[in-house]
Amino acid sequence: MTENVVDSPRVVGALSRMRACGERVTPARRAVLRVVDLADRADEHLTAEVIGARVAELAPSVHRATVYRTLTSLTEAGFLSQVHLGGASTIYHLEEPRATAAADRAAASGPGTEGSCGTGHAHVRCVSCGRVLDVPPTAFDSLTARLLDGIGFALDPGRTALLGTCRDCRADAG
Amino acid sequence: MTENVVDSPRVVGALSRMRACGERVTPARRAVLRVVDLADRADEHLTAEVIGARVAELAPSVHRATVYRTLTSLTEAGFLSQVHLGGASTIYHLEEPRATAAADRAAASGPGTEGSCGTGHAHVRCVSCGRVLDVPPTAFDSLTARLLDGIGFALDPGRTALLGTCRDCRADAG
DNA sequence: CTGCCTGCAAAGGATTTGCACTCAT
DNA sequence: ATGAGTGCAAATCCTTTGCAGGCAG
Repeated sequence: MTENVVDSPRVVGALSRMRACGERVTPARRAVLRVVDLADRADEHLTAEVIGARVAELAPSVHRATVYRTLTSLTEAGFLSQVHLGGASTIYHLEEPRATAAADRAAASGPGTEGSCGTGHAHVRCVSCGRVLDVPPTAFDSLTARLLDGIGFALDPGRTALLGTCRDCRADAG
Repeated sequence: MTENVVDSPRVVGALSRMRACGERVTPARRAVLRVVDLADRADEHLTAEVIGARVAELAPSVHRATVYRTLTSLTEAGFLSQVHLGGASTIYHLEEPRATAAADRAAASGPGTEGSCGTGHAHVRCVSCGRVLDVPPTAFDSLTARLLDGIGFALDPGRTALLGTCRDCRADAG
C-alpha cells in the first residue's frame, strides 16, 4: 500500500504536522493531500468534485464520500483552506504553516509589496473564462484598512474570490 | 389575476422597462420582482430558494421551476442582479435603471456579461452572524486600480461579497 | 485495545429540463 | 396569431449520512 511516490516537502510537512496534532494519517488523507498539493504547484484550483475525481484515479480504493469527509475535516483542522468562488464552487489549497511560496509573484507586483504576510494569497476569478488568478494579499491592504476603520469590519480577503474580467478576455471582448 | 397590490415605483419602473425591452410581463415575473423589491427595501438578502418560498406564499400558482427560470432570465436581461456570497448562496437585487443601454441590449441576450456597466454597492458578509453589509464601491477603488494596473484584471466588486467578521461579532468573540 | 476513519449504499435536496399548453403582445 | 413563458413532474447532480468494520496510534 505504500507507494513509491515521493511526496513534496509540503505534503510531508503537512503529514507530520497532522500527526503532531493527533490527526491520523491514512491512505485516503495522503491521497487528498497529494492531489491538492499537485494542483497547487500547477497553479490549478480544484473543487471538491474534481479532487474526488483525481483521487479516484490516484487511489481508486478511496471512496468519494471519504474525500468529502477528508476535505471537511482537514479544513477544520487547518491543514487545508477553502476559497469560495463566485457562483457555487469552493476550491481547496494546501495550507502552509507560515511562509508563503514565491507563487504569489505570479500576480501583480505592486509598490511596497512584501511585509505583512500572515495568511495565504487572495484570488480573483474571470467571469468569462473562469480562470482563477492569484493576487498578493497586500493588494487588499487598503480595502482592509478602510473597512476596519469605517465600519469595524475585519476583512478576510483570502476566503473569497472576487469576480471580474481578465486581461485576455477583455482583449477578446474589445 | 391582477391583485390590488400597489407596486413600489421600483417594480413599476422595472415592469415598464421590461415591456420596452420586449420582455414579457407575466404574473410570475411580477411576483418575483415584488418579492425581491420587498426584500431590498427591508435590507434583506434573499437566495433563489427563499425567493421561491416567498413567491409560493404570494402567488401559489407560480411554480418553483418558473421562479428559477425567471431569476435567470431577468438577471440576464439586467433587471435583477445577483451577488455571490461566500459559501454557496447567491442573493438577488432589483437592478436600478442607471444605464439604459443595458436594457436595450437585453433583447439580444447572450452569455455576455451584463454587469460591467455602472455597478451599485459592494457587499461584505460576516462569517459569524451571516449578516450582509453594504460597502461603498469607492472602498474598492484602490484594489481595482491595482489589479487593473498589475495584471490587467477588471474587477467587478459588486458581484461577490467578501467574507470577514463584523464589529459586533468581533466584540462578542473578543 | 480504543475510537477515529473508512467503505458502502442509499438518502437528500436544491436546481434543471422535456414537453405540451397558455397567455402576453 | 405566435412564440415566449409556464406548469408539471421526473431527472440530475453533488454532497451527506447511517452503520459496521478496519486500521492508526
